[in-house]
Amino acid sequence: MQERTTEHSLDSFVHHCRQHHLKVTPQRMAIYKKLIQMKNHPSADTMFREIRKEFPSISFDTVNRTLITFSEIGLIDIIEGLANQRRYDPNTHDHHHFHCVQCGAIIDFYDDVLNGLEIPDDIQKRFTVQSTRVVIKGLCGSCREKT
Amino acid sequence: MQERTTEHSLDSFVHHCRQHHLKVTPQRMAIYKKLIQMKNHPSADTMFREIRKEFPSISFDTVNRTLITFSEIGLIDIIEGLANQRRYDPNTHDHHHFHCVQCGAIIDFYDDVLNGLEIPDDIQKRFTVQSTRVVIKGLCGSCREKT
DNA sequence: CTTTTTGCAAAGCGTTTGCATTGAA
DNA sequence: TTCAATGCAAACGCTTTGCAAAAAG
Repeated sequence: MQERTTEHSLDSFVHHCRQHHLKVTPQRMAIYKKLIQMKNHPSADTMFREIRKEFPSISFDTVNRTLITFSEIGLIDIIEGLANQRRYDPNTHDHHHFHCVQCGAIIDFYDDVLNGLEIPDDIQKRFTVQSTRVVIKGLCGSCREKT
Repeated sequence: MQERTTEHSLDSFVHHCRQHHLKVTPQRMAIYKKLIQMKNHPSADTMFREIRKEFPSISFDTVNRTLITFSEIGLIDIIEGLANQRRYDPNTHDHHHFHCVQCGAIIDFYDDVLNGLEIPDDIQKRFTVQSTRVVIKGLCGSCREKT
């Protein structure tokens, strides 16, 4: 499942770029190629260190901006993390989150079915589970109106 | 449900502090009191601005460290956000995340049942949904062994 | 040729640290 | 009276910005 994707992905990568009027530069190729090999949700800095091994002249800045660009055209995802900027939640009841990708709002919602979600056995064995939450991403009411 | 909690929570807050050998200072009281009123997952900076209105001599630093302390004793939660430090995900297949609260690792997992989760009607109406993900928090294998 | 993109350097923003002072227990 | 908590200031890490040079289409 992983093997067959690399070459194919490079094709579709070029396609994707063209569709969004992005120029296909060696830097972008290198970044994308490395990215799809990474199995651990790298930060910009991690990517930079990796890519520099094969592309010593590349700048951190290009890596960083390219990743942002890629996520803007939906080629990759920015994933939820626990790091900076931290946000705190005093709500200790079981609840779930809606994230607005536009304005960054995080909105609580409640749902009994989602509260009772079954965690895969696999996960229970490998890890010590402390909490489970459903995170939905999209546009909140006011951001939807603005488009 | 919200009304009846405030007074009660202040009691249990003091309790919670004593249990963890934390001194009950005016600053901590003010921070906790404000925090449970906030409905929007504030950042440290947001909290600082709010609390300063009623407690002008408080420092940002105290607010920031107090929030960290509160989350360490489980009084509040640090929630997943999309901000700094950003991490990127080239995996565009349907998948879910396990977050290690100790080392910050984010581990993919796959589960067909979770993929097919039903989103509450309420949410579908209020927002434009782009993606749904289950986020499980806990300790990963290697962090569990270290304790 | 035109328009992006790159690389660099500086600035910005949020968090963390060390230390002397203050205050809760 | 003791030890934790506070406030301050400096340091740190990651991200963002502006601009001139380079390169893709």
